Amino acid sequence: MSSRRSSRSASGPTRRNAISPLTVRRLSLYLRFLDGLAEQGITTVSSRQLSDALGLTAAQVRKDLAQFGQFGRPGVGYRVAGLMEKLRAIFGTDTLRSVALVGVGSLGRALLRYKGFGPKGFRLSAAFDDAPGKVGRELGGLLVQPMEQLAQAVRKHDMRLAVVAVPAEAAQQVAEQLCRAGIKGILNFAPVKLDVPDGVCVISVDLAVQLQQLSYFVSSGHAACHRG
Amino acid sequence: MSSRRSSRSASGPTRRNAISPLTVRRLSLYLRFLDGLAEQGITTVSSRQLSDALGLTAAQVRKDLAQFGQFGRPGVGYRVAGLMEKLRAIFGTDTLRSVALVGVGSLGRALLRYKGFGPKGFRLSAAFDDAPGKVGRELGGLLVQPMEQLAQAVRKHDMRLAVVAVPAEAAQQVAEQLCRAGIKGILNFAPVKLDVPDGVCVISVDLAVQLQQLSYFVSSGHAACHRG
DNA sequence: GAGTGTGAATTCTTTCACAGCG
DNA sequence: CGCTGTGAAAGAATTCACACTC
Repeated sequence: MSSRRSSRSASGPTRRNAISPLTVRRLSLYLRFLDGLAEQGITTVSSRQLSDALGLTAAQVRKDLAQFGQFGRPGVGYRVAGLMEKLRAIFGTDTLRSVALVGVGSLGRALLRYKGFGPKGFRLSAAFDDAPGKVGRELGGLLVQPMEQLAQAVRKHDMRLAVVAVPAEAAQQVAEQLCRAGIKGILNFAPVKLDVPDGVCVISVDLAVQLQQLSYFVSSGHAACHRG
Repeated sequence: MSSRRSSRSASGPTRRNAISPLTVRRLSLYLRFLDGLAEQGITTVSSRQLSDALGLTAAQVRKDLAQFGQFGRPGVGYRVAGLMEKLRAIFGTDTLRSVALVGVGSLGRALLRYKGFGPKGFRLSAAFDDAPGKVGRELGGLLVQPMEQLAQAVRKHDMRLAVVAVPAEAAQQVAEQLCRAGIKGILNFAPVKLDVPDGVCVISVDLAVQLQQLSYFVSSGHAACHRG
């Protein structure tokens, strides 16, 4: 019984030097900050500037960035443009990625309107919902489709990622449909743990859980905490 | 210049045995799972059941739960009701918490409609936005107020937590207003790092960053990852 | 037997500190 | 000089393994 501990990551074929999840999170933040620098026309940045801006240590920034080759130039710092390019390649967002959205309730609709995905290389390219009142409506330039058209749309847009914004009760079933359709990564907003086959990756964002954690740090006199 | 490294957490007055952030996250998930058990009328649970359900190890669950006294009974497990009570106390949500919402764009409105906060002990009790078209409107039973009424509302509802759902450009300024009004914890959805005084805690959820991380795990052949 | 609590061992992260390049 | 890259040291978090309780 029980499929537990299947997350041994099957360290199968040529796993390239895996970057740790914690590091990946920071890399995202570096990229976000570099975006800002690039807009201001700044072309070079030091580990110290990065660490100050993000609340880390300079050594940590250097360790993170050193993981994929020599990028910095001693005495100068890192080239903003080159670093951004490299980071995008690591994230696989150097080319635009189509993402499926399942669930067009209030959260789903808010995500459709969200302006922040485009600049990061993502586009919500298809929306799905099975509720009778919703199928066929047009939202944010997308026609809401029934779930049965999922597999076809995944192929058409070559989608690997999906966002789940359905109620908790429906989430596990939706996740299974997504996996069958060939989706490899799920960003899950439903407050349940999703069970998915090996090879599929899930990141869950439970809004209430975030508030709860915040509440802990505040209640228990933790002077400060920064996450994200 | 630069206020860096201010996160030294000023380990001031009687910091009780601080629980690590990673542990806090897991405690949230335990509580969420216990909610489900309680609904099903299950009164007792073992570390093994918890770990299987959440993709952890049994030892880790026991370590986490042992941090605050002896709760489990050997040969039996943990009492669901007692554990829930204890966890809620730790999170400071044994009593209902009022939360301020700033920004009633599409995300803010989605949060107002979100059903998941109530059962966790949170209530969005006041909504703020300075956009002319929004002030005075009623959304989800709340009147949208101008920011200048923030301080007063914070006092009235004894609010310590706030949700920031405004555009990136406005976020830092809003954060400062919140801190001045006495808010101690901010759940931030704007894609910027917020600088806040010592004693205020920030948790940021950047939706695009989450997608980016997911994209990394998928692109780089990571067999599985689970977060949340 | 089933299941907790916990020291000891292990593994993962972060920080330090310094050699060496531009 | 200023700043990177990196081994070595320190610090956390996780896992192991087992005594002990119901």
